[in-house]
Amino acid sequence: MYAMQDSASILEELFQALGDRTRLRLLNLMVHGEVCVCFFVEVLKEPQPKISRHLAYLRRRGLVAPRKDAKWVHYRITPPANETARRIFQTTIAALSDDRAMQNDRLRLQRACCSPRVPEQLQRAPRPSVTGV
Amino acid sequence: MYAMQDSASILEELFQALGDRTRLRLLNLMVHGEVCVCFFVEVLKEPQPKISRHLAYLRRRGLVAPRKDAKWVHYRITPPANETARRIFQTTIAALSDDRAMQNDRLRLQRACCSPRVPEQLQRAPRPSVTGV
DNA sequence: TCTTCACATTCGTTCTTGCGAATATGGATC
DNA sequence: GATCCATATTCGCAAGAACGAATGTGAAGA
Repeated sequence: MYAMQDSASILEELFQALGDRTRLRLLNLMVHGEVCVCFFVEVLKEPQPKISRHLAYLRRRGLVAPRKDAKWVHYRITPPANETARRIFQTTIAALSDDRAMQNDRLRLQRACCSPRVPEQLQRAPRPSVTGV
Repeated sequence: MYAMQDSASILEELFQALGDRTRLRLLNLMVHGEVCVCFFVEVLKEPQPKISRHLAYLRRRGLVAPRKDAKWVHYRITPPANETARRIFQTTIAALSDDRAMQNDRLRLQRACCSPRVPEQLQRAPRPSVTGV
């Protein structure tokens, strides 16, 4: 992590981070701005520790950043500093728009926030922002 | 491998393939055209089965293709069919040009083929071609 | 046909990754 | 301060990836 300078290592690390479906799904949900952890859990229908671990993975590699808000934590995308890595990262995020399953995830996020029938345990959860990226 | 349609899975698989230094080094050596396996072994100074296994990995994912030539096998890059995957793949290959260690690898490949003092066990090995990519 | 050479594959082990289950942390509320 | 809630972390395990060593394969040459 510290002695990482050469672009090959930067790319290798990026690819390892992106080579996991759960992490791609998480990034996909943040494409329009920051999202509260509780929505990830709700939308992806995965156990909370699993979500949290994958977010920690992305966070350690600098691809996302948290913002604490009382009891909640919002995550947002923070593209890599390296130019090539950033290009690849952005291309990837953009490409997920075309994927059916990813569209479905984003739709469910929208419903979880904005539908008239928000799931009970999310009634008081903070909504995703639409600023950013 | 067979039931792989959606672009997210295609990308996930690509990232897994590229998230390994040895495989990046192999691809880097093929940037100017096909290369004989014996040169990979000589240039990367890695055990032959290791080289062969990583080539098999790339081959199974369709990123390289072999051409048999008597006792020798030449590998060349075969970019992904999916448009986004191909863009990312090409961007990656191109970016390796800037990396010191990768430049060094390519230089050693050049020397192994073309220097007046070719290593003894490569005296009769077929030279890399410069066609392709 | 026997050997040699280039490459591929198999085997058993080690290292890593991802997981569910349980537990810790820390802010908010009573 | 006791409790609740959202999130993070730890633990032990299971699946997978990468490895070295040994072996298999198939073409070329003696």
